[in-house]
Amino acid sequence: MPLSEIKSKPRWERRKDARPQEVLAAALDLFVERGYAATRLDDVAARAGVSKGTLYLYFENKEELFKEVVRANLVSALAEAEDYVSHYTGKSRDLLRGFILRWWKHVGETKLSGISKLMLAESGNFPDVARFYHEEVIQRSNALIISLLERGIARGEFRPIDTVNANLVIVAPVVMLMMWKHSFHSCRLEPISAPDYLDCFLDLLLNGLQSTAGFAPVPQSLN
Amino acid sequence: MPLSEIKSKPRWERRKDARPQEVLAAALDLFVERGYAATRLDDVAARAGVSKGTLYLYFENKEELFKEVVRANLVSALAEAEDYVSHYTGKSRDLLRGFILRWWKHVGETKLSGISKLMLAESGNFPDVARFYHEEVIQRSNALIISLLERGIARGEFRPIDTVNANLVIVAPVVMLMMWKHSFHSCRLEPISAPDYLDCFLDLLLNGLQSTAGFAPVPQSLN
DNA sequence: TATATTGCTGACCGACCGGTTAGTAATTCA
DNA sequence: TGAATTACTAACCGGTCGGTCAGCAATATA
Repeated sequence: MPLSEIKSKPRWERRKDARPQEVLAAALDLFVERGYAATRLDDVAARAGVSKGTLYLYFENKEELFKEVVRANLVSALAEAEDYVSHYTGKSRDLLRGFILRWWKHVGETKLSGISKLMLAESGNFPDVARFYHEEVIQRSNALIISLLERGIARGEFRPIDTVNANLVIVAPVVMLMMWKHSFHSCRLEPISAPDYLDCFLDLLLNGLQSTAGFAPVPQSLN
Repeated sequence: MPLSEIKSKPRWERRKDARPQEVLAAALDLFVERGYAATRLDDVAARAGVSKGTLYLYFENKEELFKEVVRANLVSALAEAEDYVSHYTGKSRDLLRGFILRWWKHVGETKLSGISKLMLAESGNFPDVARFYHEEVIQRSNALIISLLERGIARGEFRPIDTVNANLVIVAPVVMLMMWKHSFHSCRLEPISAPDYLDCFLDLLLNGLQSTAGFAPVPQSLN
């Protein structure tokens, strides 16, 4: 036994309860930093302060580890958002603005935005993970936003529009902002200002949605 | 010499002139299908009908091959778009609509959308490629759209807005549509209808941009 | 302190992939 | 036709990474 161990810390400790959380935290960091395929389990283990073998005591394989990261973070955040919308009582335009700003605050400006980016980026190469994410996150959030738009239309606050496509159009600038946050960071001289960007977006959007414009509607055909 | 070769085709031919184009075409296909990192040069070679070694006779390495794919496709398309905008003489709203529909037709609904998706997805892991793409494609297209918006504002056709952020907000739904085309294709039951989506987007956007709304402007602050 | 239990390690495996190169065969030219 | 040229092939190399497992050392138990 080396001298250094006699009175100092042992080379490792048994910490069965703490390991999974620490591994999940390390995995979240690295998945966000590098993406799914490019994240090496050796690195996850090192960041969590364990050896690679230990990962396999707590998680079946890379894919299951990733799913747990999603469940522990995004799925729970989505549940809160559903709660927020269903209990809102004010004007629909304020609900929409509040929803988007909350979304940015809770996901966009945290590490979680990296998971959204990752899935959009790599879902094609990992169909099983894609299916899981699509069912657990995307479909639920789409349904939530569509219901929000329908509320606005039903109350006469929004113009009657194609809610399914409007959902996608509305989501796009927020998702893109999350993507940009994780792309070209080595090139962009001045990073995008999220508040200014969202300000500009909400201005255009709410102006475009309002049902009370005292102006002939813009022709909607593609020609 | 095997009997089969005596009077039939030789096992391979020398086709120095045709190879680069064929390799570029195969590389475009596979980069779009699988992304940059996940594309194997063995597969590119096989699809081009050559062996891997041949790739290295015409291209320095994987990165240079990719850059050539971008130059031969996206950069040339961008030059045409610049030409279209600078020679347009009609109303700005028609120019903006025409620009976006053209963009979708020439890039969005072709394989090229896959390259845009790829760069957004993987730029973080390949900073050299990212820098190249940012300079050759992104900066140029941003400048083009900003000039288009400034034209509309200068002529009193668009509300005066923050053109730098508006550029990003406007680009986002189109880029997202390109991304979706290449993500979750194994999950989505009914694929997004690009015409309907763009219809909905242009309706919201042009309604939001118009300078002639006979209605008090929506407050633009975040509070 | 002796023994049993088990959380954890780290060396290892096999498949994969970008890039290299010795050698071969298609073509050209004398 | 034979020699010279070169486009091309295919085997190979070194490094990487997800996943495995025999064994060890930290703790529990008595």
